[in-house]
Amino acid sequence: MLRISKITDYGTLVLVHLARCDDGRLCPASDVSAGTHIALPTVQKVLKILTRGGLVESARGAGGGYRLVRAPEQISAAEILDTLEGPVALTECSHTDSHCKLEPNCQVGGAWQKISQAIRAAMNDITLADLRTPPNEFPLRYTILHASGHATRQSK
Amino acid sequence: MLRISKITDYGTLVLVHLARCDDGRLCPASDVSAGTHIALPTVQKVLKILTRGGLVESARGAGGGYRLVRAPEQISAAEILDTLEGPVALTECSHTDSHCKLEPNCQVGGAWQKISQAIRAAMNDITLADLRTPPNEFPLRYTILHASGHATRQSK
DNA sequence: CCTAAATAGGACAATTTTAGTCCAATATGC
DNA sequence: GCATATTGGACTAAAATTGTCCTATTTAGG
Repeated sequence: MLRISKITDYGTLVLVHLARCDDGRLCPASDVSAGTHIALPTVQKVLKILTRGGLVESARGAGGGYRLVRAPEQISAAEILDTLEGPVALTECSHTDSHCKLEPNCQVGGAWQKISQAIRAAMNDITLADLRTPPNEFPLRYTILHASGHATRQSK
Repeated sequence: MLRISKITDYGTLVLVHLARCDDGRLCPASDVSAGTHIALPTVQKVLKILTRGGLVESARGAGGGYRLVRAPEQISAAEILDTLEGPVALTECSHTDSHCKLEPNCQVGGAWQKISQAIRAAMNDITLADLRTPPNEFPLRYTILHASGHATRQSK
């Protein structure tokens, strides 16, 4: 549930790479591709999005490349997701009032908001610096967003 | 970002309806459809999923219908999402090791886990009883999962 | 036993979203 | 001028989502 798109997944890898090889130097997309093993066209796409989103800055032409605009400690997971996934609403009725017009008694919307805020609060506390934490610190292998008590069946 | 599917959205409306008209009585799908203004075939689909997921119980035949298996206070948002969205991983490398095999230095996986746990913790604290809370309690109109500081541009 | 009321299970097509690549334009350094 | 890079957007193929429908099964009641 609540899965993120591949672009977002790639984006974090790219950001982590920039955070590592960043001494204030510019890092061309080809470098990022080599470092992350993500295909170059995809890296280019991701970097464009990150640049437009204001998380990295770019320099064109020979010797150009990309660089983080801020220290990794000052880039939150919330920002990263906002930039890469876009400001998509959690529920449908947030931007179209479609069936909620038919159901004025819909008392659910407010609660989704509650959930949203809780999620956002959690993501504001995590920074890009945390994202490059060695995996050893997190023993579990799967990132499945699933309660421990339920039967965990892989999709597909 | 992190949007939920329509099925999940419908599902919560259906569950809230069941929570309301539930005196231990069985509620046929047609009733739920009428009460929520969601098309009957869709309601049927949702109820089937909820039944298989163990959140509601059903009785077939004339006089049959659906009923919550537990009190609304004892059904968490996490369970609801698990049932309706399915146990989908937050990141791709959680169930296929595709590009993570190419990148043993991928130090991101652990952090997604951290985020996942934070999100899950937030959703464990919210129950179906909270979901039917009157909207007045939550003044904001939009459920956009988006930080306050950024430019909020509607998708599409 | 027969009929009407219901759920169970799954098939299905249409729509939408996502993924990944590629191309033409622009900018920069040497 | 030329090689190096980013910029912006177009584009197609694949995948997921949506919503509906059909058939089988079950149950209550006369």
